[in-house]
Amino acid sequence: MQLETLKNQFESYLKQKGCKITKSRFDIIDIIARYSSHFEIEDLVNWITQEDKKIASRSTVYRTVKLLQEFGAIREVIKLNNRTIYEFIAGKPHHEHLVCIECGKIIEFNKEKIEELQEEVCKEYNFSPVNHRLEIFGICSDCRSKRDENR
Amino acid sequence: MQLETLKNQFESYLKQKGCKITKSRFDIIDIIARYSSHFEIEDLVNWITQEDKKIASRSTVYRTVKLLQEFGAIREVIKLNNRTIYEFIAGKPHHEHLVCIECGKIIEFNKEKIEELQEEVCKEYNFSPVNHRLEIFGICSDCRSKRDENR
DNA sequence: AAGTTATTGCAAATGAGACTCATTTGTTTT
DNA sequence: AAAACAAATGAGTCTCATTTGCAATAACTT
Repeated sequence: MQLETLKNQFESYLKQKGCKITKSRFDIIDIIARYSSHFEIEDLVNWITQEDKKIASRSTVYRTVKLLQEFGAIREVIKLNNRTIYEFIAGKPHHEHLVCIECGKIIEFNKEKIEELQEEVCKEYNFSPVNHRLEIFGICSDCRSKRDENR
Repeated sequence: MQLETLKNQFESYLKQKGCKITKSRFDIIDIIARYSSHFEIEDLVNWITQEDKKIASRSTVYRTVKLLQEFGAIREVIKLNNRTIYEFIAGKPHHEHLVCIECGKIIEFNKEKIEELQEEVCKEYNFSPVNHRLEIFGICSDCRSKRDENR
């Protein structure tokens, strides 16, 4: 299972950084993998308190999310109204998001051509990209239909 | 001067919305126009407290920023580490941003083709876009040179 | 196993932004 | 132009997400 691979890589990452290998850190990865691929920290905390065993406190969750982000297992994909939505990457190909401002639905898409054009732009400005985020906010087809019905 | 045009349009907007034409609101536009095209609300508050005349309180700044955003004179362009950077649009053509994570420099760019591809994606998913934001985070050429020097 | 160092949990601190409410100001009516 | 009404303002309070300090604990090192 590739989750194990991810954990092994994370372990190496931690060691090389001089960090310790703790149970909390790996349990949190499990929780993220078990639940949804898009989540907010508050969700994580809720899932964790649902589970019986004491996995980690809120502070640890925050600290671990930061670590996992540096490591590259998760990334911030949506920033809207002081909320941050993370995504568990786990080998998924890169993609961007459509966000429905009515129902909150998130649609993933990938346009290779957009990625290429971004590369081009970076070259033009002699800029070394580390990561990027494209969010398109709007109304999804379901919500639009519902709106139209109510006329 | 096009700033006047903007103000006139904003005035119409306010009237049509049943809002009042107040000095604060127009003074805040002046401040934004006078200082930088990219700013955070805290900057605005600082600039305002620097000026002698009492222009507006922190609350009014927050409220006016919201209004100007609805109106379309400014937009949220960068969301990074719980900070929100706004941009004064004032008739500028649409563009996206490269953000240096080292020095904070912001480079604007426009790639018409990227916009077109986004339109395409939205059509595919039958999604009605309202707005979008593309942020590319990385290291600018200046910061990279500095890094290289220190070797 | 003892010693060192990072991590954890808790509680308290922080910071952006929204909210409350008494007072002021802009607008409309008479 | 004064009165009447509604919206805007300022100052402070409140909320909520996130960060931090610290004492206790767990993970590595030798």
